[in-house]
Amino acid sequence: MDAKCPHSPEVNCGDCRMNALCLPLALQTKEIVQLDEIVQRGRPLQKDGHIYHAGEEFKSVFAVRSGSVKSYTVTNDGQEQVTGFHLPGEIFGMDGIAHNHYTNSALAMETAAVCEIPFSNLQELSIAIPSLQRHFFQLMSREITNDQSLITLLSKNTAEVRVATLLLSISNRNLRRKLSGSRFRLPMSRADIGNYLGLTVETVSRVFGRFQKQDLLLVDKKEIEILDLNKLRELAS
Amino acid sequence: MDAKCPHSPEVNCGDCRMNALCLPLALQTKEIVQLDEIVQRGRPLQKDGHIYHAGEEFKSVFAVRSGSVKSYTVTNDGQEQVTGFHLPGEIFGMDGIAHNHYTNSALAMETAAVCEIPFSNLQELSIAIPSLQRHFFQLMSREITNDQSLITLLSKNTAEVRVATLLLSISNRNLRRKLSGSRFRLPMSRADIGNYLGLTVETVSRVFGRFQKQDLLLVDKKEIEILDLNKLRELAS
DNA sequence: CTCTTCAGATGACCTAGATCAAGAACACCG
DNA sequence: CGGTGTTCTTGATCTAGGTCATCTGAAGAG
Repeated sequence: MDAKCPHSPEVNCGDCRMNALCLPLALQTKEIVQLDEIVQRGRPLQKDGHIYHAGEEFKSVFAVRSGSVKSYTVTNDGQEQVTGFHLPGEIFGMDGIAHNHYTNSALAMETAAVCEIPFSNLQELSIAIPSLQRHFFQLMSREITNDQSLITLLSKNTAEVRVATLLLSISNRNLRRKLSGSRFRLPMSRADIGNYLGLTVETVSRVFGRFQKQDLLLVDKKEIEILDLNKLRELAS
Repeated sequence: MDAKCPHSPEVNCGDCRMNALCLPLALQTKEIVQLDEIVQRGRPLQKDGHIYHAGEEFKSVFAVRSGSVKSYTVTNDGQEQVTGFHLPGEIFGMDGIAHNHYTNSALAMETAAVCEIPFSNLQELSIAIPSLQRHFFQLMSREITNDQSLITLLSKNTAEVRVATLLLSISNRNLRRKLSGSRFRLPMSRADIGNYLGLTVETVSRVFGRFQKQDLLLVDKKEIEILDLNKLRELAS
């Protein structure tokens, strides 16, 4: 596999396109080398390939290098609950720290590559590099605040606001990666969107329909074009 | 104020009744003394007194010593969203780490006392005491998994399941504190419960009513007695 | 002790989104 | 190619819980 392939394992943290968003964010060049030594770059995952399953022993946190990943749990009555979507440069797996076992499962929503960061090494390195400790605390705290905004979204807002908010979130995360914030491909199915937002597939579909009729969006299967970003922002308020 | 008063500031971590649940959990006696040196014990707060406001600079995390505390945000359209209830021995304020400002406000739901732990000191001490670092990572991770179960609760469950789950959560947290898991006083109003669970006051009230009719509960204003713990667990499934 | 206020309960109605049912548009595959 | 699951869309109904309106009772103020 050519080193230019986005899923190639042959890129270290120092050269990775994501290093301005990912763990190396707060580090000096010399420190990035240290981090690089503990990071394990796995081979690319196929669509629907699992990174870990709920209940497995917690060993590592992960960073998305390419593609996209979803986290989900299975409720005691057997239904799936999607708890997050992870795009390149984002860290996931931190839910496992609490009980030494992952509480979520994680799988690739399309061909994807992830970096594995063994947590015990990360903890040691965090003692040697205080800014890494700080950064990791911040990452976990951000996860908390994100989850709390989702709680607010779910408990107070209509289907339209929920969908608009998700679209804006993806748009913003694309912008952080220097990609288009107005034209992009949704990596997840309608069912995943509905599950994540506490809605049925049918409702998601209808909301997309209504947004198109209002000339807010152009939807072609998973390809999205946001036609009126301001109005969409206003709607999500 | 007498040292036996539950809100008294004159108890150090080593003697505090909560030290088996709280930050000292993972520490040796000698290390508890070090922790004790950075902990600031404030004077008791009145009902509705704020510990911090959303937007203020993040300086410290807090532990509840006595009484109870709620966290909430105000949405951009001005309504309150309760994001958590904190009972003695529990840590709150970790949402502020991400952006160096608190995203929630925190206030005492009744007369309460809290311990303030300046975060910069805690970070330094975490480098000297790796088990403290580990424990704090775990606390943050637990917050993440708790928020995620609330997300699941809100997006997949009926009003009855939500209320039952909250009652069980409070019951369990009381048990951890060696208090009764079947008879207790709710520290929060019906409005707070509804807000937290994404329901209206009326619905909460009706659910309490139905639970009483089914002989699951005995409700007298804020005093709760759980009559059939098993059936309640089953309901919350 | 009376007046006011505010938390809670209860009843009558109404709507957003679930559920059910049916088609349409793909993608995958022999 | 045609066949066979999927995923997505669209329409017709149903319902849990929201809204609104009223009542009760306890707490606090003077």
